[in-house]
Amino acid sequence: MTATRSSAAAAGSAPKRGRGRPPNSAAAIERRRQEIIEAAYDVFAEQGYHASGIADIAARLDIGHGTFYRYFDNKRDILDHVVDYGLTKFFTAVVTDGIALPQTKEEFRQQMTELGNRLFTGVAEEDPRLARMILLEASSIDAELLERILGMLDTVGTMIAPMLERGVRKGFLRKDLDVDSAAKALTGCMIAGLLGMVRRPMSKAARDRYVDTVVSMICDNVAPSSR
Amino acid sequence: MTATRSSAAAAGSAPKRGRGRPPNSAAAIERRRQEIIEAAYDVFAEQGYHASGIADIAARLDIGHGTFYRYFDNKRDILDHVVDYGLTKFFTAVVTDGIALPQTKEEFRQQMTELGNRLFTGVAEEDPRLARMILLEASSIDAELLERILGMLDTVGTMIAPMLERGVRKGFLRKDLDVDSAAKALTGCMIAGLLGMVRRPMSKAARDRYVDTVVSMICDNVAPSSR
Amino acid sequence: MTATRSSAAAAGSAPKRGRGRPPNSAAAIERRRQEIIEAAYDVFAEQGYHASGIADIAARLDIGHGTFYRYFDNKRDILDHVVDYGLTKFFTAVVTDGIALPQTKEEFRQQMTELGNRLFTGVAEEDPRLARMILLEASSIDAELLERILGMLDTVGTMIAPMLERGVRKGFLRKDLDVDSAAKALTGCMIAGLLGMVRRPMSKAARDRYVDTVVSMICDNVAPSSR
Amino acid sequence: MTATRSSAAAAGSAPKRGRGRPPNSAAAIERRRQEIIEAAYDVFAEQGYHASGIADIAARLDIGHGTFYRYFDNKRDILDHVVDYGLTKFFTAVVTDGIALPQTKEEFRQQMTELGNRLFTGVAEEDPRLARMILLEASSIDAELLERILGMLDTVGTMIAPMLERGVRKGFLRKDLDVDSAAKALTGCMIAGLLGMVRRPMSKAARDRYVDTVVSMICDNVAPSSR
DNA sequence: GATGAATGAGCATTCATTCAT
DNA sequence: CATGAATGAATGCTCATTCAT
Repeated sequence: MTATRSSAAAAGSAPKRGRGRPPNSAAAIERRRQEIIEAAYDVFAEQGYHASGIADIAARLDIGHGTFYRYFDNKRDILDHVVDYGLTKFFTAVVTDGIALPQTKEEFRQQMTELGNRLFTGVAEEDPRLARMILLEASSIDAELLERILGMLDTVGTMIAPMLERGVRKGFLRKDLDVDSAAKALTGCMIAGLLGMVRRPMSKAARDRYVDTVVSMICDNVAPSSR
Repeated sequence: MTATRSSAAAAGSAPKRGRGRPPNSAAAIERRRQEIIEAAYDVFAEQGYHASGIADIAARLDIGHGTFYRYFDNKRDILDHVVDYGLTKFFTAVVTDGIALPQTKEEFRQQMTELGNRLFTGVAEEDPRLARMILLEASSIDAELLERILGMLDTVGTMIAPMLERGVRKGFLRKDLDVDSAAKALTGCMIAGLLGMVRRPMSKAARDRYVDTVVSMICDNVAPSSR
Repeated sequence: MTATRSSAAAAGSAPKRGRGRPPNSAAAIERRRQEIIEAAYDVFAEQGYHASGIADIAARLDIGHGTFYRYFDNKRDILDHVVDYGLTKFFTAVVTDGIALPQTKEEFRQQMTELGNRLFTGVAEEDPRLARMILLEASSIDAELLERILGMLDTVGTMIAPMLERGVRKGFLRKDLDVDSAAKALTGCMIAGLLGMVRRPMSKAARDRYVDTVVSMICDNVAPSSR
Repeated sequence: MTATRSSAAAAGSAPKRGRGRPPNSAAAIERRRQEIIEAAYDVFAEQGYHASGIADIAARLDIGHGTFYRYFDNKRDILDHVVDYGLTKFFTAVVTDGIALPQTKEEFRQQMTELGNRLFTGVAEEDPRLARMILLEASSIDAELLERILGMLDTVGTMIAPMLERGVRKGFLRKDLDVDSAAKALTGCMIAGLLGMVRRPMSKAARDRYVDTVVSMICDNVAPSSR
């Protein structure tokens, strides 16, 4: 889902180099690109996109600011890549490859808890600026990026829904749960948790309590969905 | 909680220049200020803060843009007021004056539902741009405003918590509910709902389903919070 | 023929000013515009378009360079106006309102001579940079301006042709003169004369000799147009 | 007259490194230089000097743009060579080695006609961009190049004058013709013809008509030069 | 009070040129 | 020799803010 709107990249498909020596290996170029993305991420996270100049990014890497333009088309361009980078970080923290399908209610609960812990611990420990960068900064640049972030949030819901769906089918959750609403609510709980960490770090204990509470709100919800 | 960080005005004491030429009564001045705030709100909501110029705001009111500066110190200044204005809109939609304290579990549930309905319907019908303006736009201007928005979210939690607290005391909610975590989770559910409306309007039915689901997650949560 | 691709101008057609006092009179604005055009003309004539910065133009008038942009959209924009200005200068020098139609061969010759004198004397005395500005500088900016200048040269031919035409009809010129070719040739003679003055001023005597020679080439050309 | 303001090269003495590795023979170097000049000519003719980048020239030859600087000092430098190249093209089209001195008025006329035909046909068929490149583009770069182009035009006049001079002496042209003025006028006729071809190609018929008209203006001009 | 003309700090971007490989 | 990555001077343009009228 992190569409890679690359631009400066795409490399020359046809090497077609008659004379001379191969230029800086494609790998080196990619490395440099990555460095710039990370520097931009840092700068944007610290000062915000609008308050940051290309010069700031270049200065952080101690390169000429003209060099920036060898790797990215313009200021807006790199933001897409920074967002990619952030989203990758985010999803890497959460997604596990082999998620065993839970067979018991208890396993289901543990899996939800595990997911929550992974999420908050991952973001908290690796990069507390992430939430701010993605949720707040990126979403206010232009319509396209706003759409992208909101779409990503929906995607999160879309990933949660099937899990809940299965929970319902397996009888772990009440039969008449509105899965989509619940998925959206869980997404909201995630957002609230992440935003909380933007202000000040959240202790492990607090994180655990929060995750438990949220998990319980889903797993121990016994009533039919409404009157 | 909508601290009025006014600046140019502050109104303070009434000038009260006895007779003579009507001194552009303080009321008139306040009215003009309000007009500008609303125009700014519209402009910012449509194009975003950074993409908007003072000239855009002035043009919308058909006043000279120099006039703007007679009412507000600078661009950043009015943003505070716009946020005030937005927050007031927001809280006005939700808060009721006389909330009868619920005496039964059912009343409690109805009150929660009522609150949710009021919130989503109010925002959806009166101003769908509100969520974007407050949650996304304002939070990315500078540290101060970020702090303010996040603080506001905490405040929402702080307002929810006592209600839950009472629910616990009264036995409407399970005894060992972590009230603060639950309040934060509810705040997140609110955010998710509002953000959803930024992308596209939400039908009344969908809103009802969402509110019911969230209310149920709180009210029908029976398990002790965890191991 | 000096199409006025105005831009910043066009003024506000609808005054529609409720409050306040009338802004700087439209006349004052036009005067300032004109000042800028003349300053730009000077600067471009001295350093060439590409070597000139907006700052140079502004500095010459001792105004902030931001002011420039209140009157013209961008650097390219003003060039159109500078060219207009130059062309107006040019045609003003040459065109007379009441040109009595020559009735005798002698009158015809005198009229041609008069025209030539007016042209060269006018340009030589009023602004020797004119030829360079229009003929050389403007024509090398972009395709549009090139087209415009070449079109203008054709227009000159188009203005000369009817005069020759009449000369033929009246019997002042030989019957089988190719009027269009002759008009183009005369345009060329004009260009050569003007370009000559770019390098160094041309004495009155030299100008007279040149005009006489060219006029003679047309008026005393007796042969049938070809083999 | 095409002063070779070469710079990077100058070739000078043949390196003549006896045996050993073929030292990229001076000839090969010269060939490469020529390739670059021609590529630059094409690029400049298509986009204009200022709109062209060194990279464009290099790309056209599929060489690295750093290579450019091994053959020419800088962008301005190659322009001189491009102009040389263009002027050579131009004079090659016109100048014939053995111009038999005309012995009769008729021969004189034919020679003039021949010259005109050669000029216009040559330029029209070989390179219609030539006129634009030399006359318009090159003349607007800087004072030096302007001087050079204008000097070249004077040179053309200087080459024509002796022919006319002889025509006068031989009695082919009227005794009191102002040879210098006539030469300048002819130069102008040439310019007008060439500029005309910049806008749109000129048919063979039109060219013939034009040449005939101009030749006639010179050869059939019977009047004493002035009152 | 209202106005908008004037201002210039600030910044993104381009591209000729250099030089290590 | 060839190369292209790196560089930064140079510049067009925007827009918040001031202030004379």
